Amino acid sequence: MAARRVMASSDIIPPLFDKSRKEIVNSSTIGIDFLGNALSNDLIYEGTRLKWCNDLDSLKAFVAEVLDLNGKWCSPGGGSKRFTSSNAELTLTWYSGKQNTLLFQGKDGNLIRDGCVKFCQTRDGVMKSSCKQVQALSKNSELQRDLIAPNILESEPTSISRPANQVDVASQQRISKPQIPEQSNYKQSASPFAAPMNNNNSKINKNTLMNKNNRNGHRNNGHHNNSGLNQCKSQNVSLQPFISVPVNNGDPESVPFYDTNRDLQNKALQINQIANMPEKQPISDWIGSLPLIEIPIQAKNNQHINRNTSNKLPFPKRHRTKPPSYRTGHRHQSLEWLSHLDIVYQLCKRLKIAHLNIRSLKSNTHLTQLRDLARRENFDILTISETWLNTSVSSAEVRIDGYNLFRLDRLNKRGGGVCTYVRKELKSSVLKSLTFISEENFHQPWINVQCQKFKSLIICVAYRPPDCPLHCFEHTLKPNYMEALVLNKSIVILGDLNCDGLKDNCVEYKIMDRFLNEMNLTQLIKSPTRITDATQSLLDVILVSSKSI
DNA sequence: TGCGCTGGTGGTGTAGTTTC
DNA sequence: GAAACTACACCACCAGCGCA
Repeated sequence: MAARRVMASSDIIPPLFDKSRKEIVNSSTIGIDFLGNALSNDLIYEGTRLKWCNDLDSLKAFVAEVLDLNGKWCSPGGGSKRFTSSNAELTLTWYSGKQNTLLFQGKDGNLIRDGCVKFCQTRDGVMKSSCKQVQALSKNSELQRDLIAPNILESEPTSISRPANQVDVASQQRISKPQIPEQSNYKQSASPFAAPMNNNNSKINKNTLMNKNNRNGHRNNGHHNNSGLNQCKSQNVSLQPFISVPVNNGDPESVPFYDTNRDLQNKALQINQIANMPEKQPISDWIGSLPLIEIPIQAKNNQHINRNTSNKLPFPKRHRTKPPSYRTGHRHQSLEWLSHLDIVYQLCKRLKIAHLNIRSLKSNTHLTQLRDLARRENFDILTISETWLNTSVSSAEVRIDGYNLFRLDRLNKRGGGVCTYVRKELKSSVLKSLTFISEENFHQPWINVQCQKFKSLIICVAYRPPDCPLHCFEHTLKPNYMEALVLNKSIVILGDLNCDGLKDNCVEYKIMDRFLNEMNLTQLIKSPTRITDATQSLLDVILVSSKSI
């Protein structure tokens, strides 16, 4: 693995948000700075349209290198490619084909578009001017032998490693310098947007080579074809610049509690923290390391469901020709299908609480049905395990109107994750000192729920992955439970412990049972939570500290 | 522990629809 | 009519789960 350079603040702070850079964007000198980058020669301003006249790889390189934007590329279809920036309010759409139209949208998109237009106009003006002057100069026989005029003046925008107007510095110095005095700026910085580059533009070479390799290699699909993202990774640019905070898994107190309402106030601090991360620290320790996010839910209409992606079908449309078999024995069924099996709930004397192993909240179908379920059953608290959420999914996307959401995402690998929906009328807060994911991936967010009418209680959503060692009961859950007991409140632990409560002779059951007895916890669920033709199991549990609950 | 199965994810291209 | 946009089918990869 290549050594990673020390993170610098320039990696984190989006250039477009920087005031000084905005001024540069607005200045007319932008084009001159761009001239240093041969990639930008593919950018054309024709009529009222910006166009990109090369392939997608070069456009990606342009966006990453010249515009210095981080983000995600997707292919919405119709030959179009869309880039959504993560460090600017920008969406870029490229319609490849006859027109090669390049569409900038968003606040920063308009700004960048203006800059690109100015660049094109400036570049074309300079090139015209250069043409005339060199034509005149070329009449001078003394100079003719030193010139490689065609390379300069009709510069095919194909030279990646060498700027179009610096084809041969030694031989062209006499000509290019007087005509383009700003050219010297390029030697210091290729672009006002771009990360610092060395003099021979090696960064561009590296990316170009990588892109070529992509083209020549076998077809990249899915996770391997996001070259924009890969480029970011390869260049050690933070993918989640605003939400990355170092995490100390060993110390629960150090788990950051994150309130997105205070994002802006905390950004500078976080940026400094990231910038100071030691070079050798594993990337997983700091990229997107925000295990806990609290979002005050704002009631808005659900805009994440496609207009044609209604919930009429019991399974995602994409599979309608090959629907997921509602075969028995598998846990991937829709919520409707499993609503009578997978949902374990206890109608307490005061609060209606439910737990659900959802196996992906990313699925629109699951999410829609979960919302329907919450609305229909009117739960006060709804706990979810196996959300499979990560930092790519915002809390707003998985909100349920009327509920506050507390989520604890697994970050070091896919899957896992738990979250809790608490009715807004209930005052709820996270017990930060108890909430964390252990090294063995045992999840346990602890939430205090209070209500004037109801007796307050503590909710814990426990999720033990199948590969999580059984000693986590003793080493991970027990200490936190003991600490929660000190608060002298009723405690409810809901979740998927992956211990079959029906197999009282297996070791998992014995260990869990011993833990329950020792902690004086009562398991309320007695009937199987998953039933197939061949098997029955009781994996989802509700444990209470007091039988009076 | 390894294998097979499965759904999620995100890529591609095609075709249809809407907008200007 | 072209551009812009959307929906869809198909494909490959990945990770989790069940099972032998």
